[in-house]
Amino acid sequence: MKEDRPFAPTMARLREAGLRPTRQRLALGRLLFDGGDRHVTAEALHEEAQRAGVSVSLATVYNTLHQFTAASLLREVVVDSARTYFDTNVSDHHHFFVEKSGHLMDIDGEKIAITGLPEAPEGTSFARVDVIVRLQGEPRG
Amino acid sequence: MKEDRPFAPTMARLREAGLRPTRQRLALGRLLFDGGDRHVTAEALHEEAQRAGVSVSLATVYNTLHQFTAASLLREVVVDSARTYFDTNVSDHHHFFVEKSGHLMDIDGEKIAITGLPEAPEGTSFARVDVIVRLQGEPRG
DNA sequence: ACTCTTAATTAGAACAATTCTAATGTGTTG
DNA sequence: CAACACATTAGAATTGTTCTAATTAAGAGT
Ligand SMILES: [Mn+2]
Ligand SMILES: [Mn+2]
Ligand SMILES: [Zn+2]
Ligand SMILES: [Zn+2]
Repeated sequence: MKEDRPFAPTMARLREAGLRPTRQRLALGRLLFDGGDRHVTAEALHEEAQRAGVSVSLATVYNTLHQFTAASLLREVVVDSARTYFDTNVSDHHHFFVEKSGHLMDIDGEKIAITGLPEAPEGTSFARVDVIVRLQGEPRG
Repeated sequence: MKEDRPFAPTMARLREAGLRPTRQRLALGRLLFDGGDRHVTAEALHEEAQRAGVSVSLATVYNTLHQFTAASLLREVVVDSARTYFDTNVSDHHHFFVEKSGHLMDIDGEKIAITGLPEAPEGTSFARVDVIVRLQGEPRG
């Protein structure tokens, strides 16, 4: 009955990314990556960690989210000029954004096609194309 | 040689929107709407007003931008979680965003077609679809 | 295990964008 | 030209985020 079993995958992820598997990074990594895809804010993840009994400072939550993003374990989603969302789904995809509640939902990147995009202006190239479908009302269920 | 001539269109716009044509709103309206479409931040518009010799507080710039937005004279563009952009082009369109410089460029809404969008989840409806093409590098010219 | 080095964590201060408050000023209407 | 409602303002407050500088912990070498 090894209790450290659930740490192993996160441990591996961190090692692969060249990040030391510290207590804080392991705990945050488990919260982020165990279970399905998630969209979190720093503040929300910090509260979640506290509730889970993990003592980690808000500064470390920010540091960790940015390091994970730099390591492509996360990506940022910009939908609201008031807060930054981090997304555990790093595959090519887009988003529904429920403006009222602040909830994000994935839209598979392969399901959507965008035609008629102008070429990138001279001297530039596409870094990414983001589609944000803003929703009014609240999803049932 | 009427010097108040350039104020007239903004004056009309404000009246139509049910906003009192105050000195500040007229001045900001002229800066925003005389000349082509623009994408501005509150801070940038405030500085521009100062440079133009218009004395207006930053609080009023924020108030005015929000009132203009509520009146559909402007719309907000969310591309950067650090600052809010206001857009004088309220027609249906999308954006190039030059990440390095923070510049926005319009993409005509009719040029782009998006296919394969899932239906809005039950209880919700589309408020808007935003396409943001993030550019790396800097446009020449 | 102990030590050394370097990286990570932290509390709290600092910061930047934005909003709020409450006092003053101005546009409009009668 | 009141009187009232609305607008503007300075400055304080708030929020999300980053920075600083001190402490702690991880990994490597012994
Ligand atoms: Mn917002
Ligand atoms: Mn902020
Ligand atoms: Zn996502
Ligand atoms: Zn635009």
